[in-house]
Amino acid sequence: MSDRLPPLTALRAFDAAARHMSFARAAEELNVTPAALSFQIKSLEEHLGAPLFRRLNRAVELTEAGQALAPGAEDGFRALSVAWQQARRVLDTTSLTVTAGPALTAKWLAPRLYEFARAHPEIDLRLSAGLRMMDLRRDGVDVAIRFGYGSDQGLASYPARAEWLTPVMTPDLAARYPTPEALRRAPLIYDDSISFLSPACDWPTWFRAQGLEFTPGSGIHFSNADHAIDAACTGVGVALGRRPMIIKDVMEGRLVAPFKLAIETEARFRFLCLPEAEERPQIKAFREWFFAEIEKTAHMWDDFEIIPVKDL
Amino acid sequence: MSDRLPPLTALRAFDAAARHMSFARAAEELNVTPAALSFQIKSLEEHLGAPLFRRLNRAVELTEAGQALAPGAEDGFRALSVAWQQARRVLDTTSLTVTAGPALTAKWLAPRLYEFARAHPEIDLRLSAGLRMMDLRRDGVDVAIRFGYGSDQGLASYPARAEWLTPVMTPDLAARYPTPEALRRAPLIYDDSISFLSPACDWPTWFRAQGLEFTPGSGIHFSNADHAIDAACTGVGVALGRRPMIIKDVMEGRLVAPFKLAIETEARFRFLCLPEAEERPQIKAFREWFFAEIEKTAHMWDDFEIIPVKDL
DNA sequence: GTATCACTCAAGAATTTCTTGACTGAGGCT
DNA sequence: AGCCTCAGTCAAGAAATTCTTGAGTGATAC
Repeated sequence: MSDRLPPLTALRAFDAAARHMSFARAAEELNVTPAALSFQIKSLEEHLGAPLFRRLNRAVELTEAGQALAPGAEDGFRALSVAWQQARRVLDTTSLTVTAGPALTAKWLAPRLYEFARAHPEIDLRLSAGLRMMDLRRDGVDVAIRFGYGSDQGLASYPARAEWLTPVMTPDLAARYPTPEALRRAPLIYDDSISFLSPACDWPTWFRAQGLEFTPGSGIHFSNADHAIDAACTGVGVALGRRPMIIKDVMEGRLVAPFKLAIETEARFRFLCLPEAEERPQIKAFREWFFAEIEKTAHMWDDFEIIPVKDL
Repeated sequence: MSDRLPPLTALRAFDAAARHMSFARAAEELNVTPAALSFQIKSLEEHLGAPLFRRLNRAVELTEAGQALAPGAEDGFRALSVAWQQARRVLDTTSLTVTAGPALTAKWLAPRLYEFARAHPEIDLRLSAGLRMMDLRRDGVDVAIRFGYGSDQGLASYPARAEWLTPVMTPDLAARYPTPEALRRAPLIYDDSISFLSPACDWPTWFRAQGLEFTPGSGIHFSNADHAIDAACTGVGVALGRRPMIIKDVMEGRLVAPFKLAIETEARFRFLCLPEAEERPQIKAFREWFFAEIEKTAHMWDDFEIIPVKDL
């Protein structure tokens, strides 16, 4: 009748039995004989002072106390198991889990995965795309790449340079709208995923940088930046794209960035990891590769004039 | 280097050591000698294949692997401990935890607690007021009393009769506004906690039941029903109150319900508990007392005309 | 009416876990 | 500098636990 935790082996046996609703299968799971399992359950029941299972002759059934114990026990052991795997993952120098937004994943990371795999064949890289800010310590993620102003408390944070945006479109559309003035009449694509930026970094801002008035009319809106760029690739309109999102499509000729003017926000991508994990070999390798890869294409924008939005 | 869970005793030793950041204190917590604890940690490190603590001479410090393991381990053991307490609570026939909304708790349950304690001195009743729907199985609550239309899936549900509302006020105010027509000019108190009812069960509905037009003007709004009734008690206005909320104040003369007309909603209070706990002695006792207590005062409203809102 | 299935029991074996008591090495105190 | 204390470690043996074996039980299925 103790108030503290019962013997954990017994509790574990109960968890398995409750999950399988069978002592025999639970015993199999734990690699012990049914007799041992039966004994453990019995000892747990003795600790509690009441039966946890009702023994029907061909089956077992949880008593009320058993029903109260089972879900929490399962949660608890699952938590322990996850924690143990986390610890093991730290030791694993061959795998690396990276989380990034869907757009960066689709437009920048995924196309370069092959490159990285070739440069580091020993590392097994996994991508986890999602906007939810994951808890690096609890969710088993080694690296997060996030866009924004970012406070990044408690994390090692390597900021990339400030991000800027410039109009991109198919060569066809570029021919049809050769000047910024003409562009105002083009079908415009809006990327709502960066509407949180302040000061804003949108179409009116870009035209303002050109010294042109512009009031947004109708247009196509996308909640993901990669969808906006994809739409531009199909030629339905002109998108205002961030560097990493457009680089691939520009290099491969699907899109052009004919106006050599970009507006720059203070927001940027940051490479984040746990401070104690900064020097793990696979994280260090990925970090160095990541920033080198950015530098590789930096020259492409040498002839762009970049105007900070805060000056507009 | 096994992928499955390590010996749980060792994991438990690690958890204690990580929480205290001291082997000696962890050993004390677990009632073992420091040597035993040291041995357990060492065996866990052997399982993992790497050290979990860095031994500095006067202190210990978590390694990276240790930092990865510690928070999850703590969560896990906490979950197990909570689960075990749940199981023990089921066996405890002396205590009973009831959750109800703040209004019912304040206006109906709390004033009757003494009665219940006298009728069942062996039961230790605890109230937990809050709107959040608690998970009876996980939150250690035995009984929930909730108001609404209620689907109550997976729970044993004992509905009380449909609820109705009638105007209540101090005797002073009742003298000043003797007729329903006059009441329209009285300061009215609005209880926003029942604004979710559909069809609505508010002042315009009540006046409609009287055959009177009424458009709500200004008035005092409360988000809790008990605050609305309390306000009526101070004489600042007239409230439209549900039976359980007004009964005490009406019986004790602070409020009167001079108009013998009530509007009835389909919503009602339900007494909820886990199906497997229905017959636990303290739950059964409380349930029977609860419904008997409602019946006791039913005669008070014998002369009321009750009009379902769905007929209005 | 027999076979089978799922769990139980008891005794002894195997394994884990604990204690004792001596040991180590660093920091603090005189 | 020298000594003490503190926190953790080690090794051997003791204690406790957990497991297996092999027989047993009773209800259901065929």
